[in-house]
Amino acid sequence: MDQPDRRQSADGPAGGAPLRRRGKALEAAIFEAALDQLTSGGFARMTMEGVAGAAQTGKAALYRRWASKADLVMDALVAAMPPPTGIPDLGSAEAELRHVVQGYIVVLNSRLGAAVRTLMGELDHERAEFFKGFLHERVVEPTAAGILGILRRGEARGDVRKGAAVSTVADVMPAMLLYRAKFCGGVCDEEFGEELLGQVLLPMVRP
Amino acid sequence: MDQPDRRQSADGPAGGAPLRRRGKALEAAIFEAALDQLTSGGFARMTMEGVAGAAQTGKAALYRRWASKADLVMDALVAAMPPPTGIPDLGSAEAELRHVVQGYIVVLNSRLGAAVRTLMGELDHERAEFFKGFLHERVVEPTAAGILGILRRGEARGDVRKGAAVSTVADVMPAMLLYRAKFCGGVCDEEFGEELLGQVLLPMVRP
DNA sequence: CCGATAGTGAACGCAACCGTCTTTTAGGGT
DNA sequence: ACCCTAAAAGACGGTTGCGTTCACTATCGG
Repeated sequence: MDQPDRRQSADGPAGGAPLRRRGKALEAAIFEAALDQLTSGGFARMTMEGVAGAAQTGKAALYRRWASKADLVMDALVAAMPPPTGIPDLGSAEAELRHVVQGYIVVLNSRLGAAVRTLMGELDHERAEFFKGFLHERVVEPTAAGILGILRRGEARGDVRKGAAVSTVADVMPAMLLYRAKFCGGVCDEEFGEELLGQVLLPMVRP
Repeated sequence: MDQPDRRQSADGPAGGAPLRRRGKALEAAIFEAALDQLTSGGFARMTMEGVAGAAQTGKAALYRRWASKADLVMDALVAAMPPPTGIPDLGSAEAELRHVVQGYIVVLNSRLGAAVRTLMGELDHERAEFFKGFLHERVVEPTAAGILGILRRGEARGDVRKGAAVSTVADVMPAMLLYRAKFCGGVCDEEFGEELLGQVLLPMVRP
């Protein structure tokens, strides 16, 4: 149904070519533009005009697909999210926690992560209701579930203290990373991940 | 114009009270109204008209005092904040941490706490720059410093593990409370404080 | 080759709300 | 008592950006 031969190829971003995409190709460009705008300026500064302009299309194409700005943002995030991946048994809680922490940090520093962070930090009362369930279900919940799995496995294995496999403990990692990202200049590199692991997570769960 | 009976023309529950305040009294009423609006509807829904109306005054009185909505909010928060109180030596790190956690929870559930939480969760890119320094200096920094003091004292006393007196560890408590308040329905009661203490903070710092 | 479908681009209406300004009135200093 | 300043109340203009609509045109299926 779609020809790989696209006229937009490479001879100039704004070369004046007609560039009329349809269906999935256009939708992908719109998502791209929406994530860019969301990442760089936040939800408030992202405008439908801006997205349409950056995607080289018009607002009508947007409103034919989504009823509102919020709907567009949600779909753009969903489309960019990889399916949650299970954590394999790596033999020790330390290795598994390290795996999750470093993976989380990578995601947090990706463009998707920046968009999600921006969005989370910018929800007024009405948007909050709209996005909170989504964020909880797609971001918070899977993370906590994964860590809880690690803790249970470690409890059975013996390298996690008995009784530590509870949601309060599982929440520490995401809470720390988001707190850091939000209030301390956003420096969430691998080094911080190691410190978090060594100073907080491992001491907290050791038997 | 010859009839002096224009005291209060509308639904005023004030009922013939001294409707025309000045100076400090008026300012206090404005702060009150601003905090109310901020708490109930968030920063976006708080409007200058709304604050003026709730304070039974006009916008002119607001703009004579503050250059913008953001300035008003900041002053209202500063005026409502109690001076930071030092943590006394209670003999054990557990007692001192419990003291801080429960104190933090009380503040978080007060009207001031609700206003601060709302504000933190709703900062678009331009406001963020404006408020971030303020929040860090007045909220995040003092809290971390207080906990760091507890950790150092405990380290010297021997009931806190060596090397735990670092900011990453000190940040765990506020990070957890804010994460909870923001993403998990806002249930931050004393019971949760005890669980946080027993499952996270004490295991993390025990020698 | 042709008609249906969908994208383009721009104009418009509309609502919210900021910040200014004006008019009338009350308090309080002197 | 008098006058000056500040307050109350609201009208006003300006900006922003959402969401709609319209005329036109490229692309695709048949």
